[in-house]
Amino acid sequence: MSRKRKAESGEVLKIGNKTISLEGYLTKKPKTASTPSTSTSDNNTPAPSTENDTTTTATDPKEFKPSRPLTGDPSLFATRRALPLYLYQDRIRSILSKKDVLVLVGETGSGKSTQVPQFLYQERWCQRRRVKVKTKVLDKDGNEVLEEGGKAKTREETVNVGGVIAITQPRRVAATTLAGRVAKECGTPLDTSGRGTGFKGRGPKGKDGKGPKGGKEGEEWDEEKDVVEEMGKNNGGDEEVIEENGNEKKDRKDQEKGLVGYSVRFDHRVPPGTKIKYVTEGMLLQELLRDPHLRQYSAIIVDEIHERSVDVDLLSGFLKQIVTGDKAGRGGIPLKVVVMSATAQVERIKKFFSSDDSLKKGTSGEEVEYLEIEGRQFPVEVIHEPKPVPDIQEALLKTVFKIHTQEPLSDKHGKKDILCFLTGQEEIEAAQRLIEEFAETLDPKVPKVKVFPLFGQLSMEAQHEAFQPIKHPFTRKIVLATNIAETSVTVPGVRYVVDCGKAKVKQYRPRLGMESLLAKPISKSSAIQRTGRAGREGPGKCFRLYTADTFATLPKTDLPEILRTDVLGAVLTMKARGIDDVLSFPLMDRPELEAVENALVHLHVLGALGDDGRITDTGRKMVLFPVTAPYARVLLAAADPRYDCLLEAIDIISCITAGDDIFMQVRSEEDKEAVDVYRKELQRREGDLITYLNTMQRFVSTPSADRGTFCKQRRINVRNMRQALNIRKQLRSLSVKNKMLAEFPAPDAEVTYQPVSPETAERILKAFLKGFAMKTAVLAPDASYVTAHGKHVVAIHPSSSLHGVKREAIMFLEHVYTQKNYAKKVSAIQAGWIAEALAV
DNA sequence: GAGCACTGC
Repeated sequence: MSRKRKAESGEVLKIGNKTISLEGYLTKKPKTASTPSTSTSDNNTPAPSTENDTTTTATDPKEFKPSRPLTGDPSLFATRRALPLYLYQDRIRSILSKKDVLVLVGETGSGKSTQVPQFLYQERWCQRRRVKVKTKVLDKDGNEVLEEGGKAKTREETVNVGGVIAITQPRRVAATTLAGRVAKECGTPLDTSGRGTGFKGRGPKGKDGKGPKGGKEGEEWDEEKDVVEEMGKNNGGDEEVIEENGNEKKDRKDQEKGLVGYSVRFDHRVPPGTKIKYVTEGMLLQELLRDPHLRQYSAIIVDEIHERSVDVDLLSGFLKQIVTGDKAGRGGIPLKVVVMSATAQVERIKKFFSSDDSLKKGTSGEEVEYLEIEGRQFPVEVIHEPKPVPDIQEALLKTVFKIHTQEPLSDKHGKKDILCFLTGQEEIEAAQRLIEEFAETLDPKVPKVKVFPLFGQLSMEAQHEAFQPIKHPFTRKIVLATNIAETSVTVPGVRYVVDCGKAKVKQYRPRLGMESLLAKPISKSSAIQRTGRAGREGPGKCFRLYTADTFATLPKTDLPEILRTDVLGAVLTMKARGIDDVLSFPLMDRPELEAVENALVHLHVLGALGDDGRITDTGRKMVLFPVTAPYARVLLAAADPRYDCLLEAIDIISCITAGDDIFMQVRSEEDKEAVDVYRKELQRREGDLITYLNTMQRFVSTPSADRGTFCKQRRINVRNMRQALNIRKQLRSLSVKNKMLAEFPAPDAEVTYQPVSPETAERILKAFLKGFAMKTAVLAPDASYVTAHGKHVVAIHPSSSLHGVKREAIMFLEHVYTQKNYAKKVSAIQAGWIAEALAV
């Protein structure tokens, strides 16, 4: 509003205080389809093959006998047969009948995530068997009971091993939607009203996978339906033993009962007879805690391993131990592992899963089979900038309008929309303004443009808009997205990609004990992934706003998450699963020694590890809660009679761990004023934690019918609030189960709202200090806050209710370096409390 | 005065 921007006539464009030369761009003749002279073909992009080209693969599938007929829903046979993977089904079966590990590389669209488990579940090795195993006798605290000689006492048991295939996914939506699709292909749909699944209260996300994230705004609040209790009761169980000669009759029986299931947090559908189970990586890690040998499974398929989450790295370590170990815990029955990746950089993975992965010996990979399958990707022409661009916004504007004026709006494959990858919200909003204002200056004969921002903090509706086909004729859609469009969501209709070559990445700095969030150059593999987004529906073009030389200097792959984050959680995960020497645990990438040492010290401070470095009772209790170690420590402290504030701590932790901030940021000034009137009522002088508590308590004491309005007035993210309620209920259940709470609290309707007293607030903050004593700062004479640990200056983040306020000392739960060294989720404390919290 | 993206019996 304040600044009037307009396009000048001629070859120069003035927008705000920016002057952009348009020389060489935006030629008035849209039809000259000459490729820009700067165009280079990118040799590093995987040679995209056309639709029906199945002959140029590394291994010729023709040398094998014809594939077996497909089973399941015949109406889907044609689609499945057309998948590149179809020709490989016998080959995959044959490999796994001999070897235990298969590494499978398949581009997007090869069908690996849906087909591989269907190829395998009827194999002989995939049947459940009864075996005798020796198990260590444990006392009630989970410690080994020793015999007189000092050896661990064992006893013989008969157990079931195998029968189920698990497929891990990094994200919930992927697990649930894949399960739905495979169930349909198998003819045993998942959504049969949950009959026979044994679960009470199916969540509202029953038909998951709609939209980028579950939940939707304005839905009615019904507390009971939000939560699935008593999860995991029906996990394939021991209700049936399939003997060795499983025959067709039995297969039919399985189908009637449900062949496919999934298990993700808050949502489990594992019908009896499930043989194919889609799970999140975190869920399988959690199962490992109960069952270190994964006895329920004949095979684990690790999908999307190239994403290299911390969870998948840990999981790979445990799987390697099972595969290369003595298998005594499984009665000698091997566990088959199929590792699936979308990129061909798998040397490391192959070596890792061999029993000897030392790089010195050249023998690695012998036990590990490797198969590469081409995807179904249309060709994408890659165009680099001839020389480095000084201003990314300017380059983006020029490129977008070059595409828009020179390329057709659609072709026989459909719409030809533009997807731009930018680093963050700020950049996206600036680009949107530029594009929209410039579009107004275009000749009326040129098609219109409609710009859609797409980033995680946007409301569901706004995100949804970017996925809808554009209604107006003669208009091109331009989506300006963050990394969210690289892996998490797929925007349909995209045939042009504009890639700025950067992304914001979080990186943990062990020396500073804090993380940074800064824009950095992406990796080659990430650039290729972005390029691929242009070729999903037809041949496309990718414009990189950097030079071919710059591309050549990019790192091959992204730094795996385990090298970028605090390994506190990873170390506790290992310790809780019996890994005493975490430094020798097999990992594809090993964090710096300093990072591991810091984590060990931190865990010791939290009381999770004893002086001998072994996990303590406190540590074992902590891992039972699906929150990070410091939060788990807070829960234990809050349950201590000294602090006695468990329910309050749960309310706060639920709000904080529900995803992004439940308080959405308000964009316009007018909205902000209106929202602040309501938000002020929630705010407390003690700071953000007590404000969250107050918000949760006000929220749950609001009648269901009014909760939508409550959220709207305060700009509370409904999706995150719903998630917070789920977490709250889960944490309450676990507290009861772990005897930290005598009984499940009364329903919220029976509790009247009462503001937290200052005394209670003090107890709550002291309980939080038990987990966060290291994250405190004291007001210095120069009015800055200086951290107690490390003596760094921190500023209170503007999103905090204590922003601009000076108090004696603060505790903060998050610590991020962006523009400045920022403290987030801040509370006012007394300096004396810090030492008190560190004392036992 | 500012916010890449995921995720957990």
